[in-house]
Order: sequence, then C-alpha cells, then structure tokens
Amino acid sequence: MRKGELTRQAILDEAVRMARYSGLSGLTIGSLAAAADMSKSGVYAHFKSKEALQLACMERNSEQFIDEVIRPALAKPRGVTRLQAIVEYWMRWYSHPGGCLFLAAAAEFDDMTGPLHDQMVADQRGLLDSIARVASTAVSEGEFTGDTDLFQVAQEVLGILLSYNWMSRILTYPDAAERAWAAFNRLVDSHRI
Amino acid sequence: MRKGELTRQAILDEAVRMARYSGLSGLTIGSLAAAADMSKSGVYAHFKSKEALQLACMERNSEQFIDEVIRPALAKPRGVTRLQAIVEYWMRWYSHPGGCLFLAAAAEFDDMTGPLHDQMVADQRGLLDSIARVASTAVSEGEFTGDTDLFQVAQEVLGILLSYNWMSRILTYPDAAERAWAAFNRLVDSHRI
DNA sequence: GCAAAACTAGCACGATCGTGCTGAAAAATC
DNA sequence: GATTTTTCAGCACGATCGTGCTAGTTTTGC
Repeated sequence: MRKGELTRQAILDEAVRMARYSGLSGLTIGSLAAAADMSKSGVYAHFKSKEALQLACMERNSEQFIDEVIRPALAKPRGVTRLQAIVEYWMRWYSHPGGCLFLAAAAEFDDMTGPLHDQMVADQRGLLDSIARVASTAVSEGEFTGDTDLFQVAQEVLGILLSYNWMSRILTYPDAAERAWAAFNRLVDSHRI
Repeated sequence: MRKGELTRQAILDEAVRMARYSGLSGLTIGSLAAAADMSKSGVYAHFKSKEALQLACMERNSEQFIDEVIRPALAKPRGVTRLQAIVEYWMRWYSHPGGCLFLAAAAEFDDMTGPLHDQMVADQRGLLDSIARVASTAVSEGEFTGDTDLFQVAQEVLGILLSYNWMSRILTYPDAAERAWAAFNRLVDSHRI
C-alpha cells in the first residue's frame, strides 16, 4: 500500500533517468530492473504493460519540468523578467544528463498513433502554451506592444531554445548560450513598446 | 558486380525511407528485408553488420539532402536570396514522410560513443556550416554588415528551422511557416547594411 | 559458351525482448 | 499477534533481434 507506491516512484525516477539517454523506446524492463536492483517481474508488476511504464515516465518527466522550470519562473515578476527566467531555467533543464526527454519523445513518437503519441503532443502543446502565457504577462504589464502575436513569440523562443540545445549538446559549441541570449534580446526588443 | 550495387542502393533507399519513421535504432533487418522483398540474410550480406547499414543510411541521407537542399540553393544568386532559398528548401525537406533523419539520428545518438555518434556530429556540423557559408555570401555581396557573426546567423536560422519543424510536424500548427518567415525576415533585417 | 565471381535463399544459433503465472515473503489492517 | 492484502522473485513462454554458415542460383568477364 505505501511501500509499493514508494518503490514505484523509485523505479520511475530511475526509468526517467535512463530514458533520457536511450529514449522511451530504448528503455527496456530488463535493464531497468537491473538498475533498480530488482527482478524483471518485480518491476513489471508495478506497471501492467510497457506502454503504461512509458506513459508514467512521461508524466513523471512533466512533473519534474514543472518543478524545475515552470514554477521557478512563475515566482519571478510578471513580464520580460519572467520570460527571461523561463528561458534560463529551460536552458538549465536541457543540460540534464542524457538530455531532454520531451525532445526524445517527440522524435520517437511523431509518426505514430496511440496513447504515447497523443501524450507527447499534449506535452509539447503544453510547453508552447507555457511560453505564450508568460509572454502574455509582458503584454499586460505594458512591456510588449498590444498587438504582439503571442504564438509568434512562443515559436521564436522555442527556436532559440532548440537551437541552443543543438549547438551546446550535440555540437558542444561553447558560445551557444551567449548567442542564444543575443537572439533572445533581439526578439524582446522587437516587441518592446 | 553491377547487379549487387543496384540492389544495394534499392535496399538503402528503402532503409532510409523506413528509418525516417522508426529511427536508425528502430530499423530492423527483418522488416527491411520484408519491405525489400528479400530474405533477411540477403539484405544482411550487403552490409556486414547492422552498424554498417546504419552508417550507409546516414550517408545516403546526406546525399539526398545535398541533392534536395544544398545544390538547389547554390543555384540561386549569392546573398540573401540564397539564404532564403536554403531555408525554403530545408523546410520542404522537413516535410518528407516520416520527417528528417538528421533530427532522428541526433536524438538517438547524442549520448553515445562510437562511429554512429561521430558521423551524426559530423553531419550536424556540416549542416550548420552550410548555413554559415551561405550567410557569408550575404556579407561578401554587401548585403550584411561586415561585422556579422556568421555563426550567430547560423544558430538563429537553425532555430527558426527547428521550431518550424516542431510546430508544423508535431503540433500541426497551420501558421508555422508564416511565422518562420516572419522570424527569418526580422533576422535578415537586423543584419542588413 | 565457360569458368569464375557475385549474389541471395534457407536455416540455425544464442541473446534479449515483453509478458504472465505461481508461490513465498513482507507489510498493512484489525 | 493473526489475518488479509500487497509486494516481488523465480521461472517459463513465444517472438524477434543480429549474426553467420552453407548451397545453389544468377550474373559477369573472357
């Protein structure tokens, strides 16, 4: 009853950690069991199927993202300050060992049907909405012009984040962060009142 | 001698097509053989290992990218026109059934060691250099200021492309292309002399 | 046309995958 | 402390994976 939920969370944390490296498809119950010092069936019993395990991983990952990116950003003052904060925390999120599970899931499930694909799309939509929502506070605070296209801002910020991830994680360019901030500042200035 | 190379290419084309959907790790020799109407060992004989098959897929994919994106762009006049062209062809490249194999490979091999990872990094570096090289023609043609940071441009163009891919392919936002061009125009204007 | 080379189907191997049953150990409830 | 429920290891299953050998067919070079 309580012990079960505890080990389930422990398994899930380990699963998310492993999935960041190998992806959710590359994650196998056998290796997960070994990492969690349990038997294969012991792990399996907590999730009635592999798909359920993968979905649980995505859910856990989203929780961690909220904890590490969304909530800290919301603690900052509304407006450009908060927009800058979410980008900063987001860039830190990308530097997790193994990378970003959202990105891995998107690459794995984009051409697929079923619950995994649907959950992935919902997650991605949530990420984009988060940016747009924070950007909207810059409008309501009078920092951005009233006719600002929030999803234009969201798409461009996402682009800055994605290319930063590419440059720093894959190509290991040391100037990636600096250039990302240059792009961000130019974007913000173009919408300033 | 000649027949062998022919079927090898046919297998490879089919393999790349499949890998766009499932990734290079998800690609299995069994399903590839079925799609190519051959026996498993018949396919396997052309590539002495699965890793060699995957590497050959990456090579074939790069050739196709050159044919469909790089070469057509180089046929355009140097400068902003060519930069705009490479973005346009690149966006079309992303709309291939199954998506972009460069992106899939990057997600699969980023945290890995070995030839597959190395080839992927080399490919990605090549993609970025392509953008920077085209951007440099805008400088030499006198359209961009002389102090333009070419890799700043490259990183931002890559961001526009990546976020376009995300928005259109995963989230199926219809305005993704329009917004990508808006971002592109703003970027170009900021570097115009 | 013939000999040599290249190509590919058949088959089998060890390994690993997800899944599921069964029973013992542990924990929770009273 | 007894009992009921939960938790988990052992084990086995069918399927599929990559790999490789062996023979026979097809294609090539002369």
